Amino acid sequence: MAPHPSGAPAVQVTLQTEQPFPSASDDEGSCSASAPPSPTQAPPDGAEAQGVSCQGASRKLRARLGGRSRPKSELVLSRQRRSRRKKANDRERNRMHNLNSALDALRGVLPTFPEDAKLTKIETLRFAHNYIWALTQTLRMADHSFYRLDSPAPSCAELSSPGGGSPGEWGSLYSPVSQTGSLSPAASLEELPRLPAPASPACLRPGALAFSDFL
DNA sequence: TAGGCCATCTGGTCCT
DNA sequence: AGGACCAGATGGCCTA
Repeated sequence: MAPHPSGAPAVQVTLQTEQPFPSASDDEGSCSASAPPSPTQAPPDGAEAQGVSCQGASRKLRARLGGRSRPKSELVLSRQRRSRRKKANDRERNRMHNLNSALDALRGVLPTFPEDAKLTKIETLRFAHNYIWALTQTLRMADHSFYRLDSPAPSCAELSSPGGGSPGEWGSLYSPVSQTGSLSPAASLEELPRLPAPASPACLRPGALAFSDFL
């Protein structure tokens, strides 16, 4: 899917077609106590769900309305509640879809990984965090070496080989945040995607970093 | 079958 | 009042 930087909803959800639960049609909503539509559907609220008498509910209702505005029947209010809930559900679904789209976009700019392997949400976030940190460190070291022309930066081959090169300096580049400030309090270093040794700028061309380097 | 991941619904809270 | 955001609950799907 193409990225959508504008933030506009990339996923136009077919809201009506994929209702997991039988959407309460607007013609229901009378005072009669009806069975809950689905196990997950919590009782909408108060009187309606529990089948409380309509008299008590309407009295409460009138009190809520201050007794001044035009009295609305329980039927109308029930429809309103349903309609509001349904709209809120749609918005929430859309919001989560947008969030997922952003997450997909993030996956897209992370180093390639086996096609059939998809990072989970938490893995994507942790991976991105570490990846950004690694790139930042790389840039920092590149700047550093730029002013020390007598000491050439290590070659890509040296840096990308896990065992190769001197581990000393590069080895100290693992983000401290990834250990102590990880997204999950329970996350240990072992849970996080491991970073490759930071590459020199010349190695940062697309494809230079393979996903496997992070494993 | 247990556990992980995910999508969705829902009610509460805050903001405009 | 209505929308955005959030966290909890629930059920489905998949995998070891």
